[in-house]
Amino acid sequence: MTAAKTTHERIYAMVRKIPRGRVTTYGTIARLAGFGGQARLVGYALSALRDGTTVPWHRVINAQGRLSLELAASSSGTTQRLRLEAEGVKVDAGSRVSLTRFGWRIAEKTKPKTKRSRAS
DNA sequence: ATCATGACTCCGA
DNA sequence: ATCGGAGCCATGA
Repeated sequence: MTAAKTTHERIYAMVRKIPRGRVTTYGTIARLAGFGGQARLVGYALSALRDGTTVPWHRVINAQGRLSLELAASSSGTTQRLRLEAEGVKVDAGSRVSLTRFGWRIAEKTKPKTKRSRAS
């Protein structure tokens, strides 16, 4: 709450556009929303969601094709896996999903418009 | 107002 | 494939 509604709305709108039976990554959502790769905002916005939300947050996974929520050992993680399977998305035993098959609008590779400084 | 953490991601070793 | 470090913004104390 008291959050930048525009930011959350942008993310929610993008997540709602994900077709049923398809998944996408946080980075992709952020990129399509115009955040340029700020995946953390997407995850944070989804975490702010409450029960009864109409946003298909379960269709959003990390770039590794894994359910971050499940990895986080969250009770909701199981819900996400069940929801995905219910839509036809096959989830691996290691909480892994084939982005190549179920990925929606997934960016294949980095598209840096600006070089990001890196350590080492 | 500041500090620390987080449903993330990328690159180098 | 695995580990670690740096960057972004929002939330909570």
